[in-house]
Amino acid sequence: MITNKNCIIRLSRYKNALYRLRTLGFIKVFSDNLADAIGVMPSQVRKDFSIFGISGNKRGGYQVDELIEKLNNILGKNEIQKVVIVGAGNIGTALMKYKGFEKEGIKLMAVFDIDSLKFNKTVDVPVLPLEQLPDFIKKNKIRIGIIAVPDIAAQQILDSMVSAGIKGILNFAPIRLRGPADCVINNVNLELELENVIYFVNTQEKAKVEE
Amino acid sequence: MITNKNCIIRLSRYKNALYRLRTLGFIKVFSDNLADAIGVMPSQVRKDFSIFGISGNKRGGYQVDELIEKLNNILGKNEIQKVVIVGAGNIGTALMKYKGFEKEGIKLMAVFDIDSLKFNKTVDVPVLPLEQLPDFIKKNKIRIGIIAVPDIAAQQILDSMVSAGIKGILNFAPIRLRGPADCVINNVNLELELENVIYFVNTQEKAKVEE
DNA sequence: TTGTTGTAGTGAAATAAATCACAAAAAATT
DNA sequence: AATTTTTTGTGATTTATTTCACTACAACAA
Repeated sequence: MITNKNCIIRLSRYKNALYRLRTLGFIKVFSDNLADAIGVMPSQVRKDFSIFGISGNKRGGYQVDELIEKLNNILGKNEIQKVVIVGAGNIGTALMKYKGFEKEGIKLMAVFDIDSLKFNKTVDVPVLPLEQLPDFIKKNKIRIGIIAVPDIAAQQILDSMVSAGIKGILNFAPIRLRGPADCVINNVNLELELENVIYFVNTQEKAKVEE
Repeated sequence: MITNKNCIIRLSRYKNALYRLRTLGFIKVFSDNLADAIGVMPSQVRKDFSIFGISGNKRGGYQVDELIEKLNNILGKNEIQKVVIVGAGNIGTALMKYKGFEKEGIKLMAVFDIDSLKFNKTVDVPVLPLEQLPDFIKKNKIRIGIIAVPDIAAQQILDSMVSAGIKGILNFAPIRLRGPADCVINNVNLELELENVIYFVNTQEKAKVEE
């Protein structure tokens, strides 16, 4: 199935919106409810669904529960996903403490670092020495990893993760990482996101002055 | 100037790559060096530059220093950008401690929270009570804000920021926020990014089985 | 000086993504 | 039972973005 990355991101957004709509008491939704909730056109919603063979009822919209289940299925949320984090710095630690993952069926198995001061086996998510990373990945059959180390270290970490069996990486290091074709790499670059906001704010101000 | 958001993101990436190339001793670069560094086609690099009137030398490429300066200019990095964070939870705190912003000319002025246990005026970046937010924004003429509060609180925070003069927001709450047309809102949704990695890893595994 | 080579710059072409617009079906109304 | 209303599903169209492919030019070599 040929699919556009943005389309998958929208599916996640629909799913999140649906959870909220459900708590508000919605039993069924129409494409324009979802469109409004995530900020797209209703036809976009229907097209996204049609790509994945999700169908609703003419004039009846979509059943919320059913739709959530279908989306979760597509998004691979029918089973718990085990994840490791490398780097127990600011970002790594924040992610470790972050409660948002668990309720999404994402289980943080461990955090790894080189700094022995950060090791801690007594907490919920243990912080372990980096050299144990490959074995841990293999032993626990983990496929998803988060990189939250400085940019200079990132490529090396990726390489060792990949050779231990990791197939997907969420990378917070502000550098392009290279991996084999069958390894998915998503990047989150915080400075870049802020820089982007700054650019558009400046552009808008300039446009206003020139008006 | 009509511009595509991805194009601006690429400009930031070029800039980051250039800093690295400079430390490696590069004095000039060619479009294919930059293309390779950020993972796009060389023609994309040249087109991006042409949109912003950046020109190099035929056969000579681009002067690194000059190019960095031009990009910084476009990206609004010629002056320090003042930023506030709302929410001193996991993400807010990580961002507060994060050293990456400062070296990019982004100055965190303060963090705001409702929880009085978190208040702290003695540290580098003070944590202040939420009710001081509007005055602080006005007094310091701040235009950029970061929202790192739970989703239920996010829209209300946005509204108060906007009415105090904020023009651009980086939002970490996993919900669509609505603001006036002249307010830029960028979203970073960590669960969603991970979910996306998971989807593509699953899809690839399935494809392999079917092969 | 006269090729020769390599790279920028850019209009044209190709590709990808979003939106439109309308038929079909289900529900509601008369 | 017929008509109207509402909403889905999707082919066609439009719009946006990327890539191609070629010209122009600067640097270098013979």
